[in-house]
Amino acid sequence: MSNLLQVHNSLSGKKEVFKSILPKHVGMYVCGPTVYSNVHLGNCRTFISFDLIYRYLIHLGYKVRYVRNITDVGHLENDSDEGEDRISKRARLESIEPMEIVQRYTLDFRRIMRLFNTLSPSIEPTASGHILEQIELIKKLVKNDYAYEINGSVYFDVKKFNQDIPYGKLSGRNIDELIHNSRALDGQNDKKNPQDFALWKKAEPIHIMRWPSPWSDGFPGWHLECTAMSRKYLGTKFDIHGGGMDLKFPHHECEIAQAEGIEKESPVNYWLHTNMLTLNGKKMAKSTGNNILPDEIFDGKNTFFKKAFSPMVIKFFMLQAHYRSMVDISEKALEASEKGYNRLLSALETIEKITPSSKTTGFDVISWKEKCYSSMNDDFNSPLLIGHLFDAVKFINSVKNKKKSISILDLETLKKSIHDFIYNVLGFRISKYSENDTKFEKNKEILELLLEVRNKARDKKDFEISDFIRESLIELKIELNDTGNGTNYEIK
RNA sequence: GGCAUCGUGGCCGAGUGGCUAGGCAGAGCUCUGCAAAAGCUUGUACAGCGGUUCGAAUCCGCUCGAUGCCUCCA
Repeated sequence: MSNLLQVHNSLSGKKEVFKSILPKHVGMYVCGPTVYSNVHLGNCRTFISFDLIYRYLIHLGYKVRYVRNITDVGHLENDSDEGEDRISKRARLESIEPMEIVQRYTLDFRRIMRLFNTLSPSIEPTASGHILEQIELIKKLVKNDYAYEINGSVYFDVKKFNQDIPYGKLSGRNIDELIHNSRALDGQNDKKNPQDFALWKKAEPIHIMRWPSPWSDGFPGWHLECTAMSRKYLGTKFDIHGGGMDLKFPHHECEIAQAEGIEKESPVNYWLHTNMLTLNGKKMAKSTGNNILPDEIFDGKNTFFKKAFSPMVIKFFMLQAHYRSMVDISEKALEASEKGYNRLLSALETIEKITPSSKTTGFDVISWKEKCYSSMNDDFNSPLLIGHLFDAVKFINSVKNKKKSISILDLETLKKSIHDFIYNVLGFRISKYSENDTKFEKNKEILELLLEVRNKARDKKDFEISDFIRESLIELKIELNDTGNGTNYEIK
């Protein structure tokens, strides 16, 4: 059982054995960001989580087509007719082209994702590049009588749809409750029912972004883009659809309705939802000021934490929790992660220096490796995997201290596996510095010279000099460790 | 009000019907000129109250609390 990959499917609320539609191929769609401002750290968590999933699927040998969209149109500030497109609004306020806003924040988003060492998706389509496809979908929905036009706008008829196909499967809501609990105010829009959602909106004169359509000059509704782009690149039925928990309703529910309104069949086999990252126990939101940008953490210029934390430490912190658990970020927790992360990576350097010393190994490498895979196979349980990695760290250090030994064969297996998990699966960056950097090489030689001088002083018991060198190097963030066979240094 | 998720030792965070996480912090020891690193040893926690069971932190019910969604949100 543990050898099979299991994923938690939000549709069933259960863990299910993962079986791709095509053998060894996976189609995965993840809702990307709306690029009207900088991504905050909460956004990043979702994409880091799906990067883990993407990486692990690749590691298992799947050929994955990973589609993550860029929402550059259609995302309204609210659902009433006064609702304005977020990007249009920003462009209007700054008196620049909407596509300048889009470009600025798309580039910023990609920059941040690179800092977190996430892999680029296979396709990163934009909503504005798929207007025609969206119009075609609306035509089909109108034809199937699940959509209606009023005053140049087209809405999805949830009530009508629900008569044929149940609405609310994903979020566990039923339509009567939605009607009763809807907070929509009367007379605010043209919709037949408050739970109906826009497929096409007629552009008000204030709107800059607009496209011609059979109904009006306007723009598509937010939920439609994901249906259009996932169908185009992954087909009408694909394996995985992911996104943040907060998109479950209404966004993903609407996507299901749109697809089923055309195909009469569920579009996705596995729905995966990542949980929220909270700050001070609350969800990050720009409106309340309770949010933090990645850059503000990396440079330490923020009001929440006293010190800066590197992208890899933040990533390690996130991966120490399961993707479906809520995580609250705090300075104390980040400091613990920072130390743990450094210890993990130090072991990676240590393992390179280990020499196999005997034919037997004081550690069951094979069953350790199996445990690592079982963890990841159990719905991508990265915290459990990290726990196992620390077992290996302990063992590696014992070998270094000559308390335990390792055979040649086991050393090779251990090296290979630990590299696979840390670099390929968890996606931590290889090194803080580039080994083949000539400047670094020179500095290294000078540093080694300095260590030689210090050790000469130590031999003469001139601890004043040796301590001075050590203290000075600490200020340069280079830490020395004297061991039985020489002095090691670590660049912090 | 409705829907959903969750409540684990000083902090973070896995797990799950009987065996066990892991990280950080703390304590002791080994090593060491000192320090650091590393190693070893050390913690019996699962919101509360009932119930099911030979046995529950794990299943069921209730209570309390937290968070998310129900407008836009990763």
